[in-house]
Amino acid sequence: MSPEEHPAPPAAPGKKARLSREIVLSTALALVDAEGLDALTMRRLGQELGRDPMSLYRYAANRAALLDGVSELVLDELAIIPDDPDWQSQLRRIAHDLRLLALRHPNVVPLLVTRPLSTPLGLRPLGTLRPLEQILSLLIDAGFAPVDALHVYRAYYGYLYGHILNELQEFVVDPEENEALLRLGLHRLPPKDFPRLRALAPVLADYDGMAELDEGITILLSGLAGRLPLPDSPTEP
Amino acid sequence: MSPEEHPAPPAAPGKKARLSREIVLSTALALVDAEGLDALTMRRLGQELGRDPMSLYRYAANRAALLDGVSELVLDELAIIPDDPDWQSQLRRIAHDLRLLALRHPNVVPLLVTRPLSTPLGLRPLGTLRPLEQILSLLIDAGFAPVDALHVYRAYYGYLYGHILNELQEFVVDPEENEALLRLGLHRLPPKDFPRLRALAPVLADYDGMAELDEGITILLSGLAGRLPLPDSPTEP
DNA sequence: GCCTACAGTCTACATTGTAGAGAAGTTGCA
DNA sequence: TGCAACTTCTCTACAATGTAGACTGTAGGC
Repeated sequence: MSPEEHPAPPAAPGKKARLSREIVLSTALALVDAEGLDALTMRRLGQELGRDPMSLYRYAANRAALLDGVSELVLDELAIIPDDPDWQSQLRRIAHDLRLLALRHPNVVPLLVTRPLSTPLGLRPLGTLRPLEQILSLLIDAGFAPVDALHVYRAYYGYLYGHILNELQEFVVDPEENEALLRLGLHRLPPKDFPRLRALAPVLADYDGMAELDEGITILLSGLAGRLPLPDSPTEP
Repeated sequence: MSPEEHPAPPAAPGKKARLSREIVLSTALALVDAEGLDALTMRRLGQELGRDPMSLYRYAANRAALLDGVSELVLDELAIIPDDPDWQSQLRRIAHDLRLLALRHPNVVPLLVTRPLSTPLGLRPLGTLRPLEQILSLLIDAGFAPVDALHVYRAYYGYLYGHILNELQEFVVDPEENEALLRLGLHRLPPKDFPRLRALAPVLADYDGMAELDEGITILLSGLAGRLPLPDSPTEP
């Protein structure tokens, strides 16, 4: 109880500002970005914030809710602004945006992909549902019947998420020595069982995710456009 | 130390058979199928097998390796037999098979999707890489250049995984009262912010995953076929 | 018989999420 | 100002988890 006891309230003046959900979540996101999902423990996050771990429970009901909050925060970075009248180019732009978002927060992608699996659609964090609503709206405004809009959305988002997963899987290694490491990893495979994969090692090494995504989107969108009744498809004569 | 002490070696004769990796993994899979990923703890699995939890470490280096083993076991259920000469219908069949596999083991899907994200391609369990190799082989045999085969594979598997994630997300609720529950969940959404989604509630409720997958695959494959140089595409004149 | 290898067990510990009671700080009202 | 209600944060405690390390039993080879 001596006066020397208190850690340093005047020494670190900014530290003791009141917590808020935004502060908690963004610190959590920073931690996940920097050190991965496993590093995000209540204790560690508390320490990061200079607070007792228990104080976090005022801003997230439990750890799962905290993870949901982080996904929501990340998805909020995806701005969907309907400025382009052409729905295809809109969807294309959003796809590239989402791809970049995923590359910016690769450690969060598992959350984006798996958290919804354990939560019924209607009960998800609103931020998670917003892109769905916005894209539906975009498509309906472009002239699609609501049911068809849903079809397009599903095919589109399905491919998009799949591509992102694909791309992230190929970049767990340092891009600098990507090729060497890849070869090394693949070298472990028995040549008898994996001839094709081994032969493709150099091709696997230089992967242009953006081009690959763009091509897939083109195929899918023009395929969808040709199959559905819609007002006007600018890219098809 | 009395003779009555020993539990019951003759009473339960089958119980004390020697453990094996297969037994451990298949019990683990059964547990995950029945009660979800969280139920798969070392202690619980040990109990399920009538063994000390520590004995499991002889068959899997740690819990992560156990999870990898479970994914591998599931993927082994996917038989890729190149009987059909038409690559498109082959890929279509595989897609449906994988979809059914996912519906059979929905709790394992998060593993299939996220474990690879933390393991460099070359270091994954072999069982996980086998489908990749086989599909490459199938495409190359069908006449694709290896590089193009990789393109096709990526677009195809990307869409396929995306679709599976999509579909599983819509079926967390009991299909019996699917519609009611969905409406209930969606009812929580603020009408101002989510008009489209709410209006689509009835359509969301009856979702034909198989048809949706098939249509997407058709679009994607015929798009790919039209874009790449390949020997013969039976469905295109 | 004894020796070695291996399967399985026991004990122990650090780390995790989180319940529950309380302290400290803030705000509203007399 | 003083007091009371409320919010925010902290402390202590506990059960559950993964897993290291030493130990025990059992099977086969000499």
